[in-house]
Amino acid sequence: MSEEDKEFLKKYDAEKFKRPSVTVDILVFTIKDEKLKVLLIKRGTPPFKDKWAIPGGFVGFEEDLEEAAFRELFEETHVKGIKLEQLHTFGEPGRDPRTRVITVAYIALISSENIKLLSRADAADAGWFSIRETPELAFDHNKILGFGLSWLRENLEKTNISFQLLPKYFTLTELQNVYETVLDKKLDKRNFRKRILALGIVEKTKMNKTGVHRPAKMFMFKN
Amino acid sequence: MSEEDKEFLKKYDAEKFKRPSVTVDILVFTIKDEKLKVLLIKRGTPPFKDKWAIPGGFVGFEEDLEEAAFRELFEETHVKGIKLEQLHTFGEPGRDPRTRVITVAYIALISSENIKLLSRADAADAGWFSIRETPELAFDHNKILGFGLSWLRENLEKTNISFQLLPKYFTLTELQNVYETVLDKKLDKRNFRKRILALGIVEKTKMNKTGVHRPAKMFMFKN
DNA sequence: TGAATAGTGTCTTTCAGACAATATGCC
DNA sequence: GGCATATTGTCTGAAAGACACTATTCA
Repeated sequence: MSEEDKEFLKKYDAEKFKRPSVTVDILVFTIKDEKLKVLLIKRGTPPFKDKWAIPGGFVGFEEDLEEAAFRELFEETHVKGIKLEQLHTFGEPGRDPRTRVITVAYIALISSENIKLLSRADAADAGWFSIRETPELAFDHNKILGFGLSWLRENLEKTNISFQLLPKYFTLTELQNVYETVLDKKLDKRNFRKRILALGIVEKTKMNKTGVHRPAKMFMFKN
Repeated sequence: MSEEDKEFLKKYDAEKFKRPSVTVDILVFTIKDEKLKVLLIKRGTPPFKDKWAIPGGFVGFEEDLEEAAFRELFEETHVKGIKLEQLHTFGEPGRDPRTRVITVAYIALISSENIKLLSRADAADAGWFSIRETPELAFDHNKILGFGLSWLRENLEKTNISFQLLPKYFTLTELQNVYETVLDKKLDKRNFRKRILALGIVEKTKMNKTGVHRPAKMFMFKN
């Protein structure tokens, strides 16, 4: 950095202009009862008090965007160490009645088994909603949800996110159920297995899934 | 909106928290001299004075993100009415030495024929750079440029953006040249035409491109 | 042995890619 | 007629999709 730059920065006043606020919102999807569900929280404070909303919150002044998303996600679900994907940034003036708020939306998929939902200060309640039965949401969150759903369906096969919906070891039938649930259509068992195995993204383990009937071989995601 | 919400909003103080600044940056690509080029401006003010950068600027408090991107694009190139795609939002603390700046990056493709480059107050100079010969850029703009290039190559065939690099009427050879330039590889003429026509995104016009030799049929983008 | 789920192979269709000869207009 | 560019079809290999039967375990 030049001397001139240093001199300039000393005098720089970041407060000179009126600035928007920045938030992150996180679309958290899971599969429960063979349905694709999204995590929503009931707002405990105005604006939109008592309306359901996508979890999220303000980005700290020194906090990275993704870091903020991880923090919010952890505060809501106590889930850590999963992959987040940045979806889109929504910044239409008027989308938040308080002030100008620009929100960076993220998407997360988590297996439902190890989630403990937590309430938090400004969320009187939280819950999973089937994506066909979501209520009217606060702000422009219906739009964000629709955006996220499209993204999810388009990118399910292109990325590795589907594995986040499953435990470490899983059967191919379980993986197929994830695909069928997210895509909301039936897939042919033989073609599905052929394709997944051809992709080379899973490897067979020595474990079996013991159940009432013929045990299934368990696979794990090849890292 | 509830009475309680209205009451709340009256008392809401948006200045309570220290907030990041928000900018838009626009990657403007064109094809000139059969090369893919990106528009860069030379910074006229600190920080990074005299360094090359992607055009962009602060988002107005009441200004939509895309609107801000259009405004900046117009100020730099006097180009209007084209399609912008939101690319990604970069918000790492420290990416701007002045203060915390979160930038929403957009991508635009324009045909080089009707561009008048304009200088502006904080850009001492502006110019087109072959993407193989870009200088070291200000801020994290090299990263943004790389991100945009990957996006462009991945999405050239999935979106309609390629048509923005061409005039309204064009020959299939011209379209193929765009593809070859962006993807940086040769394509087979017969396969290319077969694929484009199968997509059904162009329609034949009655015009011919008259040149020195056999005239080519002109096409237009099917809206 | 019956119920329930796991696991497997072939044929057909479709799409991408390699490949070269003819057509047209201008000089 | 020569030159430069436009235009067109076939073959091959790979991948996706339709389709049905056998295998294994447990009750």
